[in-house]
Amino acid sequence: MKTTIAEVSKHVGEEVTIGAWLQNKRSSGKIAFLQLRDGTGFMQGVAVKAELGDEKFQEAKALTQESSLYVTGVIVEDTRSSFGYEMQVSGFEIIQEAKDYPITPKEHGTEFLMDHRHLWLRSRKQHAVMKIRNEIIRATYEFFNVNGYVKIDPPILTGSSAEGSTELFHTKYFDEDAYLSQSGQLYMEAAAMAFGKVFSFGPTFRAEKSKTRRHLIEFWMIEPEMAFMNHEDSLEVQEQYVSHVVQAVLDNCRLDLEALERDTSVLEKIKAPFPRISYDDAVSFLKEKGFDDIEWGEDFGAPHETAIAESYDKPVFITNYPAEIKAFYMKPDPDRPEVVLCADLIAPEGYGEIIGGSQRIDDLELMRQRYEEHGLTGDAYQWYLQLREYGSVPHSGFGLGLERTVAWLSGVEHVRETIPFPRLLNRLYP
RNA sequence: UCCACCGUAGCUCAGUGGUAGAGCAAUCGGCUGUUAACCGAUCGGUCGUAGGUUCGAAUCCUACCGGUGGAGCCA
Repeated sequence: MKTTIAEVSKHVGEEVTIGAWLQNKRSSGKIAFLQLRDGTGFMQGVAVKAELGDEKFQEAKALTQESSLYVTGVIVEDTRSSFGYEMQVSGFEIIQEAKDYPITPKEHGTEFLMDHRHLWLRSRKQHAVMKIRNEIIRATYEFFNVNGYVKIDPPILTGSSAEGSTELFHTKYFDEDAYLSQSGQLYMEAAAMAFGKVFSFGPTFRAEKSKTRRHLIEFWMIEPEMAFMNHEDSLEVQEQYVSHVVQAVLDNCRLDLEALERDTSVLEKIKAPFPRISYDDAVSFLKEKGFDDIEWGEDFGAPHETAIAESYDKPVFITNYPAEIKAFYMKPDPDRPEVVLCADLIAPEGYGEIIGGSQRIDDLELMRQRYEEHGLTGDAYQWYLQLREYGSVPHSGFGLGLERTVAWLSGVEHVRETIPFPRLLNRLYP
């Protein structure tokens, strides 16, 4: 019967057929080890000359890397691999013979691997990272569905920008100008006024010439928005959400974390509540640490964030930044209007900011004023201002960067490995 | 955009003024428990491009192109 590698534990002692690719092989005069992968998993097949016969054994020894096969054999338990099972091959049929597969078993450089991303995705570690990405997405839907959120899809083509700061991708929309979305937030605020608690999951685009391990031109964000929730309520949602996702990955991606040699003991500690440090205290902390390149009122750079995060073994919220350096829609602290009710969540181990969130301004006049201070005039924002006109309520929301979260949980160095086909400063291919 | 470093065989790299090298891959052979298997042999080159210095340049100089890491900006 036909099955998959993910299902073989249900077929111990039975003869099954699996459609697979040959990832690698090792052979001697009378035995050959076939490293098989079928998309659902990775397993070894053992081909013995005495059982296959001379002719078929010679054919097995001549199999090339990434040839596609139907392999038949009996599944046996095998304690020598972490997978726990292997197949005693009784026969196989070649579907297609692959010649000169470019990604050989030895090491390769970044440029070569990125040029062959469509093939690189087949390798064990890349497969593991994508499975972890998938689990984070699954656990995200689970968390928000269980907690009564409605999934809402904001548009990708927009006539205006959410924050007015970052560089947008420009395109034509018939006779008008349009931009690719850099955030769905403003639309999610509208959705929260209609559905209470909502979340979005979709791609965002930023035409910035960023060239670091934490930046992609096209990346995916999860953006929840909650009516009747203040900043503190939002922080609790954030820490519970992140804890839920981490636990789901630990529970459901054991083999993938193992393949990536991820130290899971540091992930086991990620449980709510998370520590909080105010912007004020963070500036003092950095000065004590010897940073002389930061003054109150300036934004933190990557080295500052890392220095702060290093003091904790959980993600840390940096709260209440100066209003000057944050987006126009963030609500000022009533007791201290020079700072806003916001927080960035900084992941441990130098993975940087994974969440940015805030309570939003709900007062029409203040919003209008902020709006003009930022020079954001025009019709495009009229609908956004109108949300404050008809039953405005306190509300908060945040955005989590999926790829940075995948990088953190997987333990990979660079976000380009956390998305199937990364769009980078100099890369639109494959 | 700025700073630093790198472009040599299909891949990863060594060679720093005097005959172009290794490992892996590929091809052939050997090996019954391999884990990037191992052992022997064979095959493999416009040294990123253009100009310059020199008796002689992969090697030194200039420009350009491409890449890697970092900064700023951000998730």
